Amino acid sequence: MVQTDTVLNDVDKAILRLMQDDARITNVAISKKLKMAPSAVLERVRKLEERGIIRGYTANLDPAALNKELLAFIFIKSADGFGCDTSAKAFAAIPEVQEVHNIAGDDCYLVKVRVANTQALMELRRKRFSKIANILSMRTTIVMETVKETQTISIT
Amino acid sequence: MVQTDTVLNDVDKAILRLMQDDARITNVAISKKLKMAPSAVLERVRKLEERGIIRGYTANLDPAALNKELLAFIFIKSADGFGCDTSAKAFAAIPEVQEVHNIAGDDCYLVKVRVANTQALMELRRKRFSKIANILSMRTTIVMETVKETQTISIT
DNA sequence: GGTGAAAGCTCTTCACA
DNA sequence: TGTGAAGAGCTTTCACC
Repeated sequence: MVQTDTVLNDVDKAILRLMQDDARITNVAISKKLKMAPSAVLERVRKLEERGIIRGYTANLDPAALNKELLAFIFIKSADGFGCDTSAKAFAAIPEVQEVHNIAGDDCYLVKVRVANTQALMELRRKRFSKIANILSMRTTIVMETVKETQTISIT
Repeated sequence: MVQTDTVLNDVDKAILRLMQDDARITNVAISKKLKMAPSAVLERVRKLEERGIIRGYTANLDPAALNKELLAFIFIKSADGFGCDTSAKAFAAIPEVQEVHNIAGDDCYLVKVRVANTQALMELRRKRFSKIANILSMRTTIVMETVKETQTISIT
């Protein structure tokens, strides 16, 4: 259940900032920073989770250590109609696919993939993408260096 | 200190999978799943952190709840020379910028930004990007719908 | 919504294997 | 590297405000 039409107050925002920065921060640490009781913080965190504002918690891993050093963006034109996500869902189901966006303009989809190397990228294209129906064309852009990569939202 | 030239064994990989999936999982829960003592798990997690394989832990927040509903990719051509990250670092310093990649091909940089709306995007372009030196051209692509958005690495 | 006390777990250290 | 025991510290509940 996601309620996004709800206003967050400053305490909620402070909690979100702290947890976005370090998801393993303890309740007690938050409560000390915010000068509240740990039980009050726990209550707010639970509500933020229930409301879908906190979607989950994840560890940020080094791609190189996991042999996933190649990042690429693939622009895909598809014959999917408006509001039809058939091929998008097929892309999303591939573990190496980190993002799938429906974009404005000529290309229909922008897909971000992370794999071991160029060979793995070619195999992914041949074995997975080429089998997805409705694809009209694909254009791949390889990332040479990543300067910043975060999902952090600036909380204002 | 980042040592990426080190081999991870199956226990390390299992820990990384669990923590990537839920960064707030307790040591005890990991130790039960892996049938180890909590102290042994703690030791491994610490080493994964020290080695830079675990870079940190973050909460995954709903952009809509934080009034950051517009996602855009900006392709930027810059006059930066090879190995010169001057403008890339300037992009990375902007809080609304989530990613900065140096890409192969015509465009030099691919920048991912998350803002409130089109007006905020225009302001960001006018007030922040336009003041960064070396920029030759900018092309903005707006995301209409995000089908998948994760940083999860498939651990094999 | 928030507080504070209490019980139950979890974390963390350390001696030992 | 891993285990198990022990103390410290954290989480969670609950009565009360």
